[in-house]
Amino acid sequence: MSSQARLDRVRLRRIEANARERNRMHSLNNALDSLRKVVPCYSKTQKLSKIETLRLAKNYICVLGEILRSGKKPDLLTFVQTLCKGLSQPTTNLVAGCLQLNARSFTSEPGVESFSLYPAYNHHHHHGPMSESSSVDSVRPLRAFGSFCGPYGPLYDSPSPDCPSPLDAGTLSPPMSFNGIFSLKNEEAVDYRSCHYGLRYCSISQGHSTDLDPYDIHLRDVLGSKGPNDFKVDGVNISF
DNA sequence: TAGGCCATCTGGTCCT
DNA sequence: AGGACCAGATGGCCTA
Repeated sequence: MSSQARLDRVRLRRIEANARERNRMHSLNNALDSLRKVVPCYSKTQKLSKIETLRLAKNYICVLGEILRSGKKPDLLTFVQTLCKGLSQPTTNLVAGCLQLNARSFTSEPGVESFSLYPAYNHHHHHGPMSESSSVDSVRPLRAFGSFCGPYGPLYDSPSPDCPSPLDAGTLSPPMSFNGIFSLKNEEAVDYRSCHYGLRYCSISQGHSTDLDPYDIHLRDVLGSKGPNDFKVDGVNISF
């Protein structure tokens, strides 16, 4: 084989290797997307980074493991603290936003028994639930709707035969969503109210408006739905 | 503009 | 030999 032919062959093999590597990374990214969909906070438009997805998944597994060990639900504070361990501030805010908590109340003051619950979605001033500043000024209340239990719900309750696990289902994206700049986006409709799996939060009117402003964050509850803990703060009902 | 995140390319190593 | 896997380098994009 001539040296030129050998060189061409090396180049060809390099090109093929590059293509294989691309495919490999794409499949890795697909797997990460699958993981994003089964960790508690999933947003189609505000995707968690790879590293945050892995961290959140690890924490999620820890929570589930603890539930299996102890056989009982952790309290909300413990749940969120464990879930947010080692996460960046924006991701912590996202999780807090899903749970409608003040992230500072459980990240900067360890050992504090009480924590605040308040709406974390400011329709007018911020750019979505990731924004830390969103939770301090004027806000609109949020509402959770739909019954919920997670993939581990059967630990506590019978799974609905009508509703597959999110692990088996396709996308759980909401029927419509706001992206970071609040442009409306049409996506496939999913009726969460009829589904045992999946929990979405959307803002509700505060006396002067009747329109709903759903956004694209949803939180899947992992603790079962039997006897949910209900919180009411400033007229906002939060089921956990 | 700096920093974070990501996709891609590349060469090295290990395994079949 | 060839493929899978890995980590470093690089450049693009986005956001604060």
